Amino acid sequence: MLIASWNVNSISVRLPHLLSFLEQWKVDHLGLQELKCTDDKFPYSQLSEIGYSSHVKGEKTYNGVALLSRNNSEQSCELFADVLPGAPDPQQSRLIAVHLPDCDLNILNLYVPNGSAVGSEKYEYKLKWFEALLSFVETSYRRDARLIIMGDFNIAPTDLDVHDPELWKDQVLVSQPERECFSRLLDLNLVDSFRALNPEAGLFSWWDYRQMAFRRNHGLRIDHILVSRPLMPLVKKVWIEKAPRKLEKPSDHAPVVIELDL
DNA sequence: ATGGTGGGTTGCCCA
Repeated sequence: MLIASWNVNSISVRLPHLLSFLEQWKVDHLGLQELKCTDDKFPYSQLSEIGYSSHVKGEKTYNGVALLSRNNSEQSCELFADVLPGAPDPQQSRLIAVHLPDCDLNILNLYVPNGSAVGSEKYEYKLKWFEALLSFVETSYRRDARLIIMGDFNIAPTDLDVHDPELWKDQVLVSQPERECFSRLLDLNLVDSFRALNPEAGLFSWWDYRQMAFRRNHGLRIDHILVSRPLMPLVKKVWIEKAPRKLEKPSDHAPVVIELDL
């Protein structure tokens, strides 16, 4: 089974890239972030034509998340949640969760607030939002559940995930309070699957559009696929698929993909 | 040196 997470930065602009990614990899489940569209503008029919059904939580202009599932897997995929209880502004579409009863798998797809700048109002919002996430995960899932939490976390967990740690020191996406949030989530019996299998430096999932950051590999690893410990023995491979980032008019994020024996 | 690029909506906000 292949599962992936991708911040597409506008699904309408990125639809051609999304369709070719799905045709190439035929992932079973794909979490999308930053749709930047309302539910009624979501491309249900184009995705259905290539065999995907979608659970969507859209929003006008900002945010927006979806979970796509391949139809021929013959597995049902039930919506579990699309609002984060206790979030500072529940109007913002940043979470969608499904349950797959046939393989007893839970998937939670997130778009964590960016935070703008350390000390800003948006930064405080991000930390509060993450507190609500921690409570939601703790109360919604047993510690021994088969759980995958993936998405754009807007947090680079360690300096290994930063192209220039000196330049980024104490900046947003990298600051200690944000990293503590991330590590408290891991404390709920979760593993950063990509890092567990890929210990080397220089591996990133996001590169700024500016100053040829991608060509120079000036990136951060802020998109993650966390798996609960019971799933770790089933993880075969985790990688960042850089090819879509090299296309014309790319998203600034690359997809992260996990292969599981499921 | 406080820039720059891209997306969405609108005369600016957000990443």
